[in-house]
Amino acid sequence: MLLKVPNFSLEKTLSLGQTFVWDRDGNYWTSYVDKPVLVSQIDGKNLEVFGNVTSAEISKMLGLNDRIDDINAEIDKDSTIDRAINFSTGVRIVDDGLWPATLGFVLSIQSNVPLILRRIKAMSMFYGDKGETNGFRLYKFPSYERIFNGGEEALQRFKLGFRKEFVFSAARAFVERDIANLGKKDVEAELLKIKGVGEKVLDCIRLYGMHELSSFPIDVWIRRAVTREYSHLIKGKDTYRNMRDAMVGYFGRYSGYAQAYLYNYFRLNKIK
DNA sequence: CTTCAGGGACCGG
DNA sequence: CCGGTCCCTGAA
Repeated sequence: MLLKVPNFSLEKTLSLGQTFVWDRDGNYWTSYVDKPVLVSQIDGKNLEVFGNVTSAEISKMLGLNDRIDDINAEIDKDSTIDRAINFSTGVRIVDDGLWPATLGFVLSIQSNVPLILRRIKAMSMFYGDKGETNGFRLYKFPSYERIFNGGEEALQRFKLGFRKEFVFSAARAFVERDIANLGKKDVEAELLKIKGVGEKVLDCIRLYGMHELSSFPIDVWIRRAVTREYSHLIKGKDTYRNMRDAMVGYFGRYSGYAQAYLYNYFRLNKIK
């Protein structure tokens, strides 16, 4: 399948550090959550999609349905975000799905991106089914059923440290409370009951696992960006909630894109 | 070798 | 609300 997607960069989108379900393999990117998928953008324009996946499914995964020009116009409120927007041309907010985002961001606590991806890969190879598409061998994203049924002690081998009980708590919650099939409001309340899911991780799950584009999670890079450029907007102390509410109030319903652009811009340029 | 930060959260006070 | 603590890894 060939998809025409103007103003889109597969490379920028998937190497941003926002996704935990895509893995690079040469000029290709692979993913196996429900089914094996393989994509590439060799000519820098058209998107080649392999595997038993519909265009609707791949578009959802990669955020291709977002009206990016309208979004960029709406959040382009000052020179800082304007630079970040232009620097990040082609980026989309992915939708990894509820469980992958939950596992990924619980594993992200006090960790860097390569380390998180390595942990997930190790877990995929241990728990996941093998898949294949166009000659590429894939391991399925570790399911909460497998993790829960394997028991907490089995997680020891991954050296997750204090995150071990967080991961098991998350898997248990998805199994026992069927979080994947709840309504939106109930989902957030249930997610917060998981050990290892606080406000920041929840905001990440909302943005990258539920495609709630108004979400504005604040990690260390975003905190530095906000402190440098937007401190005048914050009322009161620099608490997580004060900063986030100020930024969402400022950027509005597409704050998540502003967050992704600022993260990309400050992190890649190492602006501290 | 030691020190410290990395897409924070939890617990006790 | 606040400060200390938690596990592991890799860079400095």
